[in-house]
Amino acid sequence: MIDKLLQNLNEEQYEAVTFDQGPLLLVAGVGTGKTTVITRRIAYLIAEKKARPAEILALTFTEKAAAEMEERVDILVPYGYIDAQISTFHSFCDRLLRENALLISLTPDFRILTEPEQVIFFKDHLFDLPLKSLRPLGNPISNLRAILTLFSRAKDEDITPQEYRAYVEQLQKRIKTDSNDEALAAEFMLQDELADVYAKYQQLLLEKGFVDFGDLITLALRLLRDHPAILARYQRQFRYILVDEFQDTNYAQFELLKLLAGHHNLAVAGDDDQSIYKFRGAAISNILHFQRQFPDAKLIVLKINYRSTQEILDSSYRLIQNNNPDRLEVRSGIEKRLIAVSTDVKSINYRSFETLSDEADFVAEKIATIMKEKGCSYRDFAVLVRSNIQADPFLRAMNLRHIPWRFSGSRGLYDRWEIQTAISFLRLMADPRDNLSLHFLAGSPIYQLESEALALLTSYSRRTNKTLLQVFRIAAQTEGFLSISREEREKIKKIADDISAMMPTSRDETTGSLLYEYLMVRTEYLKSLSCSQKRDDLQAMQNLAKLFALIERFKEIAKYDRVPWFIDYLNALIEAGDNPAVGEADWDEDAVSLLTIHQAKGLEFTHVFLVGLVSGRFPSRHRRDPLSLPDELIKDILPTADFHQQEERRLFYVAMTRAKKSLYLTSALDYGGKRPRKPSLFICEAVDIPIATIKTAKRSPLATLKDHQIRPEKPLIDEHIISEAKRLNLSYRQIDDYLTCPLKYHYIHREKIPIRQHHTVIYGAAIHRAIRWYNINLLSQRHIPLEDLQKIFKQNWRAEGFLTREHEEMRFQEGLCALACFYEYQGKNSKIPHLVERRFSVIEKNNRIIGHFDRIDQSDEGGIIIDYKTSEIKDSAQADRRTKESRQLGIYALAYQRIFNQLPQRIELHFLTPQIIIGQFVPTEKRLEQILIDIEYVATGIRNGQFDPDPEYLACTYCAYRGICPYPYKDKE
DNA sequence: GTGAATCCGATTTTT
DNA sequence: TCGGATTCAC
Repeated sequence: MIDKLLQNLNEEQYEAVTFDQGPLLLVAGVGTGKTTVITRRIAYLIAEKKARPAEILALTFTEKAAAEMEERVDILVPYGYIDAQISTFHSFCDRLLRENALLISLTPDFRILTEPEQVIFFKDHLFDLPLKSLRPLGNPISNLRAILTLFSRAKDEDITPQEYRAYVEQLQKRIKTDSNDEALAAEFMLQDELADVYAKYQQLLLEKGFVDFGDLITLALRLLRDHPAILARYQRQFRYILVDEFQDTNYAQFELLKLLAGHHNLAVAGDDDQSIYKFRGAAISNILHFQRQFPDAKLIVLKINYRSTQEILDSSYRLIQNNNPDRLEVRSGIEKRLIAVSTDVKSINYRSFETLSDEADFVAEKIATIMKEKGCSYRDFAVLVRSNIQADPFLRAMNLRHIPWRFSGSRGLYDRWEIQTAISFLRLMADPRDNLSLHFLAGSPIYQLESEALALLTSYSRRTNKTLLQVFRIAAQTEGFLSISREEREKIKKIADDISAMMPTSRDETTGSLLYEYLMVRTEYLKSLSCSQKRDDLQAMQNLAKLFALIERFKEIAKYDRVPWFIDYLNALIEAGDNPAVGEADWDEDAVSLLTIHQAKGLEFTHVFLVGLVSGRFPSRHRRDPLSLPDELIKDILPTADFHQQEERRLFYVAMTRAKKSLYLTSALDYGGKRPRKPSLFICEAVDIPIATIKTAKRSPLATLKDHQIRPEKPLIDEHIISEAKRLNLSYRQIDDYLTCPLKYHYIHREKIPIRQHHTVIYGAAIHRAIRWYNINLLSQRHIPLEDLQKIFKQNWRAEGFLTREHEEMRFQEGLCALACFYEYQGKNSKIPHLVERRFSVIEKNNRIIGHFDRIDQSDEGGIIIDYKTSEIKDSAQADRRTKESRQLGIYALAYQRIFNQLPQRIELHFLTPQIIIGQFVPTEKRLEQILIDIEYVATGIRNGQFDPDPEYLACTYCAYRGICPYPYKDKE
């Protein structure tokens, strides 16, 4: 049996498998059979009776890798079972903690919070945490994710709240010696706040019996450090420890390994050139400095590659050497140039294209050709992208040629229409007044109510102040109601009946059974999906299955599983930014894989296409975390050179080495942006092409054309429509909403679907009223006391939409304070306004632009248009910028120009935050021209009934109609 | 050659 | 919204 274990091993592999005692660093390049070595080593240790299975601990990162390793060991070791511990770091620590929870005053039934649950937890305790500047009352949750990411990174680095606090005290000392350093002072304020919040957050977690993923590691560390007897016990138990993908370990994980492996029987396997998880804490220094930690470590290098051609190996090697000297080869003085077993030649091609669609066409075309010539299967192909968003054009090109593909990258489960349909139904069950959801449900594929009938009902509901559901019920019973056709009325009746029939069930049944009853029995929707052969329908089925799984998870933690509470839970998840991946149609089907490089790690394909290789995309632009750990706290040894570029280069290395036989590198000049793109630096590094021969781009004809195109093609105005809709009234709001997204405009201004008021709107309105009243009095030179001003504010206050009672109270106080600041400022600058709260209306090419000025002051050089804002602002530079870019003030300036026949002297935004920060801008003719173009674009679009979705960047994320928008969530590329 | 204005384009993911 | 890269103005 031992012979079998040692069969077909090369010299180095043999050495690693049979290596006896002490620390071992197995440097295993790509495709050198690393996992084979680890699994055979485990089997060998058992077979040779060097260790009992229970004495072996093997650690990996993902459940998938652990399961695979376990399976391979199972096959090698002919016992019915083995009790070697093969698991992920986290599940190992989980077990450690549950066995010894009480020792570190942790409840043994602690629950692990997933990321969205962490966000929910943080939000629930938002006002219990000592947050100050990081919790602006206008948007208290704005920094939440950044803070949690920071804490998670802190745990990667094994930084306790106490250590964080100690660091802040260091900072404070430094301030005392150098009291003029403003940046340092600001840094101290921020870090001081973070240290407090960190400590309190950990305390709250502990109190409630929660831990997060990072805690699993750090708490396990604490357990072992504080309890030598426990540590000794585990050291005795795990006589052999093996770690896979060692380059992905973080600082804390290595600390854990060092403790456990007190006896030095620690074998780690990895490849520094494949370290691509820096952003989640991986410390490449662990592998680079392993020998520093274990000077007597045996070093074995696997160099024989069983995957790729020599050309691919040589090219990727050329590339990766640009990371020197931050590489193991240099640091440890070893040689790890890979040697191919394959004798194939000519395997790398680089192609550059004019446009992205040419590039995508080429890839699809090439796949088709190779398929024909070589007779392989689709699953032999992979298209690798740097980021998920780049996948789209390639998927479309493959669709055109009927090439099957699978792409697992897509998030956005909640934005799928089948999920929205199901959720709309549940929301309606939880609240029959939820017009938005009924509106969506009626238009969904289940009922397919025509949009005209739906619009009529919606408008009737608004006019009569009845809920949409009430109106549906009336319409169902009244023949000829609103002249709706008989056919549509049947649909309406069906909807009303279904809802009425499901209501009692929703009281008595759990969320899962209610939804099942509705989708399966009542509407037979699930049935129709499962009978369908269409790919989309099958996927819809999978997605719904995912929703049911989510409902299951809720059932586990909820005290009482009924729809309204599930809706609360779901809302919290969505608000926390949770949006799981959509389901896969079928994993077994023969299809081309489209993957991000991160997802492709560890996989191999005969033919690989590495696409989108232009600077800015790959290497991607470096972006810092919004809150990052202070360098002084980072225990990982920071490298010397441009770290981001090194990491991207390793990523490129990983990508190249996925290919067995052929590798295509492609790029294009035109990716839809205005400027042509330069080919990636990595292409030159990998392939021996002199830079000069790569076309460094004159502008492509398309790009040049696009420069002259200010907006997407202007639709021609239909004569008939223009005569009918003679004059268009446009307010600033309408213009802004249309530009944000035409469909949003449609929802707000045409369908007038009401939405719940946001707390910032309530706050802003109350402040505005108070200030308006003040200004009106000022205009007639009446001075009023501050108390009266604040009284107006109070009268206009409504307790709606605030996160908690506490939030509302703090915000209310902030409002009073803001008004006091305003009052004081006015006292000092006792200018009498020229006019206050004046409505205007100007005609511009058959469009009537309407609005009102908050206030205009008169100076010697002209008018000053003033508008008041309550949004957050950093400093006056940002305020100036906002003023300059303000579409609203631009429109006001235009109106001013038309009314007074001259430009205003300047425009001002007064931000009450609550101190007063004033942004100023002097409007120019050029700015007015831009505004006119915008107005014209909006007017034309509205006249032509053009309401297809076209969201501005990030518009969907904040859109109140996101839950009902039938178009998949997508921000403008 | 340098500072200011303007213009683009917008990650990766596991436990 | 935000920051960097490019272009513009001098």
